[in-house]
Order: sequence, then structure tokens, then C-alpha cells
Amino acid sequence: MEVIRNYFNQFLPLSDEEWKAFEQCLSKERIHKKEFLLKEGQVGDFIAFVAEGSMRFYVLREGEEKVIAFFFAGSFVSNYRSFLTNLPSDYYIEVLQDALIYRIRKNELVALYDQFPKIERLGRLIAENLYLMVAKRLDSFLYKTPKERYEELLAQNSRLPEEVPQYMIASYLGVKPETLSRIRARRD
Amino acid sequence: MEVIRNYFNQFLPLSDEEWKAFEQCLSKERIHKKEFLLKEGQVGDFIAFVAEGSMRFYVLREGEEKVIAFFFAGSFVSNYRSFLTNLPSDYYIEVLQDALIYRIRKNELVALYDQFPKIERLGRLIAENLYLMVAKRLDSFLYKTPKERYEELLAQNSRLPEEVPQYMIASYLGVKPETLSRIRARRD
DNA sequence: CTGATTTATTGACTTTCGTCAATGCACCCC
DNA sequence: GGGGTGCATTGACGAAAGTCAATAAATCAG
Repeated sequence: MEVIRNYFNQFLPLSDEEWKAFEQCLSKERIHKKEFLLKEGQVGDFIAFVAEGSMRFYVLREGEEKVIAFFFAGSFVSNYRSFLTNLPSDYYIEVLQDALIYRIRKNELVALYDQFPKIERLGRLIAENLYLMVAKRLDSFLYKTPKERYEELLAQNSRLPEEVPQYMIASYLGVKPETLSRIRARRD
Repeated sequence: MEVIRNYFNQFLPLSDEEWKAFEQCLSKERIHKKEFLLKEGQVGDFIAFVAEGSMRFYVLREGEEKVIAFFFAGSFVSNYRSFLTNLPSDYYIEVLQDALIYRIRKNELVALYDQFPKIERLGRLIAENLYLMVAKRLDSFLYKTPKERYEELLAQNSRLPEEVPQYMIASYLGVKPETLSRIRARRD
């Protein structure tokens, strides 16, 4: 779990005592491809660190899957909205490649917040970071063309096309698979 | 400033001592229509509570103003990205109707975080809330048509058309003024 | 290996939004 | 009150994405 502690160090290093308390709340789990970490209607009362594998976040609208996000090894995955509000999830979290995760439940995390102010600060820093990520994604919809969004995405994660099918990338970009195919074809 | 304390009570009530410390950091300011609370290039190292008036948040892209958000009395306004990262703002915050604000600077707020864990928790809750707002707006771009976004916006704030010109609403919705005009015209 | 399924590409056509331009209206300021 | 400016609407046209359908390529299962 050293990866997780390293991840935290980016934000705020925890003392050994704080880390130990946190670590004890983590549950190690393996989930296979095509299984779901969360389904629509369930309350996503957890945050999970992805140690191996990948996942996608999507919603079903009028029979169509709309991809909201991808998650890869080295980041946290959660339906943060459902986590915060305790409302049932609108989203599915589906495992794309066999995954190893470390999961912490909300009730345990809030107990840690009460006990360790520094863990609460970490929670604030992570919430702020998530805010920045979503705000950036919103920006790309507000002033970029699908082509620019595609190039931006590749610049961030150049091996994405090998890892996820193109129709999911199209959905993530907010266009139809045919359109992404044409965007890739026309070089300009 | 009782309004602000009431606003906080939605999230987490502060003790008299905590509130007093917070209140002392607030600076009361009046800003007139067409003035700017923040301009591109400046670091938005503050959060301000809007007690009266309204504002808009916009960015200049290729000579065009793109409206990101509107702010009205009873909410906080800030370039939260610039606030968090200390990077210069890409955005302008322009006063649409003469405003009265209460402003707190970042350095004072982080000092309060160190002193009062409950104020830090408030910071976390507010960051989480901002996350939910941006995530919701992203959703509306991901799976809604301009017409649906317009109706959703009106449902949330029915007196918006009287308060801000239609071309700003169009920009906020991500369409041209002509398109919004046509969306309104066609009843279906 | 082979047939079946899924995914990607391409074409023809439709729909939606953008662009450019003209017009009309309201508001504001002297 | 008249002139000016800014804003909303409308029309004609163009550009871009969606839809539907056919086909090709890749992947998977037995």
C-alpha cells in the first residue's frame, strides 16, 4: 500500500500513526473484467484506490452508455457525488481490465476525520483536487471542439487508444463513434 | 453578516468564537456595475460573499466572451481554481448589478484553518459542494441538448432572463445568441 | 482454425447549430 | 425628442455532427 501513501505525499504527508489508522480501514479486493464496482441505484459509500487495472464510469441514458471518466492504476475511484450526498448512484463503475483495489468506506473515513485533523485536511485537499479536475473537463466542453478534446486527451494519456475501445473514447468526448472515426481520418 | 453565518449553518454551524475569528477577516466592499472583481492575469486570492447584486464569470477566447457562471446575492464568488493553485486567473469576474460583498483573503483563511479545525471542515464541505455544482454542470453538457439546458436553467432561476441579457445566457448555455433566440421561438 | 460477434470505417442523407447580413426595437445620453 | 448604440429576431446559406446502412477488420469462443 506504499503507493497510496506516496500518493498522499503529493498532497500532505501523514505521520506513521495517522497512516496506520488509515491503512487499517483499507480492504484489499480483486475485481475482474466486466464486473461492476458500483451499479446504478446503489449508494457509492466508498473510495477505492486503483492499484492495478482500469475502469470506466458511465451512465445509461435512453439505452445509450455515456462515458463520464476512465480510471487507471495510481488514482482513486469513487462516485464522489453519491459518496458525498448518500444518494443512489446514477452511474456504473465497470472494470475494464482485471483490477486490484484498496477500498475504504465512508463511515470509517468520517470517523478518521473526527480523530485526525490532518486526515480531514487531506480530505479537503483531495476534494479541491477533484474540483479542479472536473472544472478542467467542463472547460474543454465549453470552448473546445471535439477534435481539440481528442488531441488533449491523447496528450494526457497517449496509450489510451490501446487500453480502451474507440467507441468509449468517442462517448467520453461527447461524440458518436462515427464522428470520432472521421475526426481521426481528416488530418488538419 | 448574519446572512453568511446562516449560509454556513447549512453546512456546519460555527461556535461564537469561531464565527468571531472568521468575521474579523471579512472586508466589506461595494463594487459598481461594469467594474471587475477579478481580471485575467490576476491571482484570485480571495473568496467573497455576495450580499447584494450580481456578477458574471467569463473568459475571453479569440475575442469572444464565454460565460462560465453567474453569481447572485446569497452565494460565494471566487475563482476557486486560481484561489487553490495561486495561478493567475484566466477569467474575469464582472459586476452586472451594483454589489455589496464581504471578502476574505486566502492567507487569512488558511490561518483560520490552522487555528480552528471546524473552519477547515467547513472549507472541505464547501469544496465538496463546489465539486457537486461543477459536476452537475458538466453532466448537462454531456447529455443534454441546448434546449434542455435552457429549460433546466430557467427551472432553477426563473427570473434570470430579467436579470441578465440573453446573449450572456446563450454563452452560458454554449450556443450563439441567434441559436438561443431560435430555441425560444420553436415551441416543441 | 473457423464461424460469430464486436468494433471501426465509409458513404449518403438529415438535423442542428454557426455565420453573415438585414431589420426592428428599446434604452440611454446628451 | 432625436440620434446612437446595443440587443433580439429572422432569413439564407454553410459547416459540423448525427443517423442509417453497408462493409471491413479485429476479437473471441468453441
